[in-house]
Amino acid sequence: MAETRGNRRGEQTRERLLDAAEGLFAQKGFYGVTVRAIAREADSDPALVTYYFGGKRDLFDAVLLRRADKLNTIRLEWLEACERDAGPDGPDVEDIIAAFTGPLLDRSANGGPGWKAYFSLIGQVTNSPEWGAAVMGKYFDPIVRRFLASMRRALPDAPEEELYWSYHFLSGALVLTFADTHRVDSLSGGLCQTGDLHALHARLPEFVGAGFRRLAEHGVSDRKLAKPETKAAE
Amino acid sequence: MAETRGNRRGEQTRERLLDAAEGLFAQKGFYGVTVRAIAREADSDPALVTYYFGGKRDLFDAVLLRRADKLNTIRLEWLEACERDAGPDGPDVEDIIAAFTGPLLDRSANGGPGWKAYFSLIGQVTNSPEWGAAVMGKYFDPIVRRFLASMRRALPDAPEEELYWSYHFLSGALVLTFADTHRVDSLSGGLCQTGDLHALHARLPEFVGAGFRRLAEHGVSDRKLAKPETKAAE
DNA sequence: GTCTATAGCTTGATAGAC
DNA sequence: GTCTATCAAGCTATAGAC
Repeated sequence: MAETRGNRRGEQTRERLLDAAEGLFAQKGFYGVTVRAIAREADSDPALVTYYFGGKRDLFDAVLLRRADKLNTIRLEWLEACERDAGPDGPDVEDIIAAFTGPLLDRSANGGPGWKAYFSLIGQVTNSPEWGAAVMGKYFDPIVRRFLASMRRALPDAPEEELYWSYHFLSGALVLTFADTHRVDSLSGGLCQTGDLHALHARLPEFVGAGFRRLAEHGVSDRKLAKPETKAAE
Repeated sequence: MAETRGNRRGEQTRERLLDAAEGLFAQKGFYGVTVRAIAREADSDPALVTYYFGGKRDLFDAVLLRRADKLNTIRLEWLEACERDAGPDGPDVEDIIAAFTGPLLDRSANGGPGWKAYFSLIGQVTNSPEWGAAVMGKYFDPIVRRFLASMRRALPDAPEEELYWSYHFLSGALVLTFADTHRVDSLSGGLCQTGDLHALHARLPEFVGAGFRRLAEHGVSDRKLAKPETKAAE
């Protein structure tokens, strides 16, 4: 990442603004944070947001973009390593999932507060009707398609539809993990902790892998959406 | 819900404000919506937000609270019906999950735009560090504990820890579904659609049920969080 | 119950000195 | 590159007429 970008001091300021924005957006979302608050947190000035990025919205995009490339590079490496190291039958379902989610959990656990905040932000953006599809699609569609291709080889009899729905569930489980809301902490009385990424890395591929296999093999249930006995309140 | 609340006209205005707030908060979050916008959408007046609710934040709480009680009543009914209708061994894992998620998917699919927006809002609040644990815990902890108790009976050998983690994954998959971001639509080229709650009801209990069983029976994998070959970028 | 008017701030953005 | 000063617009909340 050694592209010469003009002045040294300016580059540092730019990065400080990105760091501050990342942390604050992760806490309160796009509208919950002011340019002034970001500048204050970065020991900088509101006018410099315009200078470096153009405006608040552009800063938001820059925050999302900054780590997306690195991330996709690493994820591709993991997926390729996973396939290279597998036997002639290819990697199994759980290994592919671990290769897809591992780099994220690893960075979130060991990458420092910036990465942690970044993933928390991703967790919120993913669940937002306003940004969700557009932002996530823009940055992460290629790696998701790569993941699904691997999965298609591991589960050759799975209907296409089931792979997409399974990915949907995987995605939800993953991003709630990132959001790091500590809900499971209080629910379990401290037995489980949202921030324990090692515990999650040991469980998420197994849990989700079992789901993928079930939908791929047994197909869909015939559960109907109707109340068991419709005499509810209202 | 026939409790006499003063004037008829006033009650209608109050409800219109709640409806408008529900829809707008679901789209852009708490900070992304102004009291003026809510009043305009409700064909009402900003001052009436203060009059009826006290302030913007109180209106937000009122929106979340309004449907929470009804919801918990119905969910409890489904869970009890599910246990009543089961054989002597009790209901199986998938039925319990369907009883837990069914009322939500049913309302989201058939309850009209208000319920749809409500669940979208829940999807965002759940993934927000600012509101997540506090709000969800306040309104939904009891029903979640009830659900976990049923699950404990269906999976008597499951370690406590695994039940909580499994619930965490279930919760993530469920709320991403509600958020209704249409991500899976574009990813699958239209083959799957976020809004197709029937498709989801037929799959989510199977997918998640397989995960619960896997963690309960086989326990945890020994996957370590470490890059397969650490020569990534940076 | 409703709405007008407005107080008192804060917002994102920018012009221009340094 | 940085920062001060400032703008117009928009914000929540409220007092008080109807």
